[in-house]
Amino acid sequence: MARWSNAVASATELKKLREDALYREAAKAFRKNGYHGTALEDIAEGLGISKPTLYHYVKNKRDLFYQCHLAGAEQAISTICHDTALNGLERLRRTISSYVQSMIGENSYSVIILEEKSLTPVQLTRVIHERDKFESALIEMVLKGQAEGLILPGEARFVVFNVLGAVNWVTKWYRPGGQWTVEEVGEGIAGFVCRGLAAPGVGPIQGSRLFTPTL
Amino acid sequence: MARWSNAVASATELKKLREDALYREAAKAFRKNGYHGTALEDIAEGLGISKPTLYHYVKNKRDLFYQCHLAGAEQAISTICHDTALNGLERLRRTISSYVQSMIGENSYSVIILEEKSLTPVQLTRVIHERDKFESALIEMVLKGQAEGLILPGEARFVVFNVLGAVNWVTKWYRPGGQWTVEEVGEGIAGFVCRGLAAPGVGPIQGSRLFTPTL
DNA sequence: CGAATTGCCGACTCTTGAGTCGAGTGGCTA
DNA sequence: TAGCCACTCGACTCAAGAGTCGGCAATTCG
Repeated sequence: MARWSNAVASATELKKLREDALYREAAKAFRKNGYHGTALEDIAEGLGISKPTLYHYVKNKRDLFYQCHLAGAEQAISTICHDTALNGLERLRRTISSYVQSMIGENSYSVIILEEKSLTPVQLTRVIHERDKFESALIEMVLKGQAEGLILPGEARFVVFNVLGAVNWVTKWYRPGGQWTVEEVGEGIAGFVCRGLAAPGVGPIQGSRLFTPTL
Repeated sequence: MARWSNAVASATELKKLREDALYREAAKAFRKNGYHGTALEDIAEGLGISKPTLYHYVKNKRDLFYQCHLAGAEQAISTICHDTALNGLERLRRTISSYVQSMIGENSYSVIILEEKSLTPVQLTRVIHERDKFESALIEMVLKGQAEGLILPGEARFVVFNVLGAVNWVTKWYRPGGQWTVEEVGEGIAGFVCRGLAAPGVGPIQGSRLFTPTL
């Protein structure tokens, strides 16, 4: 097993790179087995190091989990589409598509489907706060879309929950290297949810080969 | 704490009733904290009994988890709409709505968002098999809807994954006793996903106060 | 009435896994 | 050469929790 999954490079920021590799590996393990189901020894092994070595980089298991959540939230936020020239619906569509792609892509920190109550109250508050930034952005897009008459009326919060469900679920079934590419999946899901939202009369919405191949 | 959550009743089938209460309680705990995050002592406490007593009804933790999965799958299957007079899309809508309602209702056995790899290979195979019955039914409805021109073309399997995501996610955010009733949520989600599937020209699809209140 | 069956639990064992300790290595700087 | 520092790990401690054991009620049945 290659140490640090060959993520090492040069000099000073080496530590940063290691930490990133560590978080990715940890997130992968947590995603797969849950917080309690993941042994730090497994993560260490995945990186080709020993458990005590892991503890040179990490305060404790809980904190590692916390960092993964933060990294995941940050990654989510980075996928928000800020192109204000676009209408709410299209901005939502693009955001969803790139969010999905980042979640199932090579270096995902996403750790969403998990026992948040394993965090301390303070940590949990912070995580929720960060995640709210993403959710709020989505809610705003929905409200804008509704104001523009492109999205059907209804509780924006409820709508976003539905969207996030379809979206977050992807980590449960997507298998890299299969028949479906990351792009196809991202565009397909984004198209699906936006069609679920769109008011009648809104023209066809972009999908992918997997869903609505012909328009 | 009332023993057995007051689920006891009369004579012989008493045991059956106790087992049901037990599975419900266990499913609730697993759903909340995951397999590894749930201590059998917690479940016992929730029922007002002790851990050794629990072992009079249960082979071991893994098996309890397994039974919950089976019960959940059975419950899911029981929500399938068999009214063959209806078209595929409407049948899908009704199934989704009642599936959601059963998941967030009082006695849910659903345990879906979880570390299935905690099961033995044999158990897992069985669970997947049972769950497939439900998924296959959904896939069939999608195919029928597509054949009828009511559902957009695309990979039925992919479509169903999307639908199940929006649907299963509900256990993550729904809080009983809040502003939203079980019916509203079920109908709202069902409307959302079916609209996401529907071909252009299909008339308005039923939703609820939470989404598409005015049609 | 007594004995068997069922439901129940206090108090144990034993395994797993989080987290620590102290010692060893190798590179860098003076 | 000496000394420091980042990095590493083998071998530990310790707590939590799965599962067991042996015994105590209470109800049922002969």
